[in-house]
Amino acid sequence: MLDVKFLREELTRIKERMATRETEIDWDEFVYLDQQRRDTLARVEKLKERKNRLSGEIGKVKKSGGDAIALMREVEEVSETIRKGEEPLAEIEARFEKFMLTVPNLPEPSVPVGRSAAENREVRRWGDPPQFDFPAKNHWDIGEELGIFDFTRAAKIAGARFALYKDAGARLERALINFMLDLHTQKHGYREVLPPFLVNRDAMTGTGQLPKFEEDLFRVSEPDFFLIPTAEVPVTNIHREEMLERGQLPIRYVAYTPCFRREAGSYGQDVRGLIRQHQFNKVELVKFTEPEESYDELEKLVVDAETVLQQLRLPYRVVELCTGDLGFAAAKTYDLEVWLPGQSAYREISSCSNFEDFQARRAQIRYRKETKGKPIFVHTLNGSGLAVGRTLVAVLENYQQKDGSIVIPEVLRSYMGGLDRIG
RNA sequence: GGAGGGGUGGGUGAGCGGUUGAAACCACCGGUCUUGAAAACCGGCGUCCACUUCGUGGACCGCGAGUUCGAAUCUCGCCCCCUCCGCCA
Repeated sequence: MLDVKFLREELTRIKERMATRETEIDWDEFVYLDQQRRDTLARVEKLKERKNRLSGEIGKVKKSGGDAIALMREVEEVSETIRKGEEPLAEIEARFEKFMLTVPNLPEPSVPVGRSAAENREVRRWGDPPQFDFPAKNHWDIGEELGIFDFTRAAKIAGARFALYKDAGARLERALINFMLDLHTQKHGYREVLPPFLVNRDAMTGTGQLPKFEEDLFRVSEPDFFLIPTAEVPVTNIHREEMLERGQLPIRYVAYTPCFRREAGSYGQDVRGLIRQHQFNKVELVKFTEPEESYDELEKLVVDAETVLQQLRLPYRVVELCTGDLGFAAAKTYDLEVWLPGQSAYREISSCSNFEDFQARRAQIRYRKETKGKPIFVHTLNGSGLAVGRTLVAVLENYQQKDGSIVIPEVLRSYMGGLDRIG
């Protein structure tokens, strides 16, 4: 959520920048509701002042044994007027809040203007795509041949876009999770947390998935819960409605969780293999920082995620998202794209964003800079470190051998019981 | 699932129909004292919103309704926490 006062004061400038996101926003609605809300509020508050004053007088009169019947009748009338004014006020405030919750974050000034992913800006590349003296296979063929995936049975158990990993495949996924968690906790200074995988409506609203993107989520009714689409949701909400202590920042968490997404509207895409699943594993990095530090922390966050790929010796590139491709809550985002020989393409494996105070304002996460100072909203950031299923895909495709076997990256061998090859 | 207890400001915790936005203590900030520090003493210290020049007003004591001229205090519903019993990974 944006700051209402900021929005009011800088409306022209914000409108212009927001237009580069390629989304329609009804700014007339904002101006109307904002004005309407303030007018009505001022009127109702004046009446309440009168009512409070009269009630106080009644108290005094009664205490001194007087007759307050006339005063009481007067208050009755004022109360009636207040009731009549509060009805439209509540309606306007509800509409206003709804509006504010559906306005996306403002792109940070350095974010390049562009209409779609095609206009994202490549920042840097690392590693060279492997040269094979045989035709590179895609991961689902590799996996089926090695007997480590079983998509047919996964479909029987659950449906399309679910996976069943077996034997060395299951172990490799687990090895990747442990490797990532160990790296981030031991080398990068993150605290490991294991959060709930189901969350309530307030948590989803706090990070920005609700109210706008309910159709992307799996929902459990009775009681009302949502399956998390990313650990960002439960982990960012750890500090919802909290006043953080001075000197506590920055806070860095790493969490492994499964993630659940409806993937509505992606019917034609990535129908085969592990790339796009309803359920996948992810190791997520989440930070809470002071506003001045957040962009430095974003750069470090990207490097932390890159380190995973470098240690696995997987070629990748870093891309800066343009305004048109930016997520709803993000002010700035870098994507990491790993090279997939089976597709001869770079594919997203991590997304690292600074949300500035957008989520903190929704979730009421604040701290005091000075002991006497006003509370201020923290900045929140998060990034995949990494998407585990896609990392496994990248390992299979980049480490495939002519004979159909897979060499296990060195850093994973201790997590695989010393195994150095599958197949 | 059954029975009971409880949710108050940054923290502990009083208040249980009328200047109570809320005692007291801790923490924190300013001052006195001191060579300096500590201790002691004095003073200050919630958040959000609206209108505004200092300021004025409104709202907030888990959340939401209600009773009342007036609710942190009474009533109802919901959520959460704790204790005991039952069931259970």
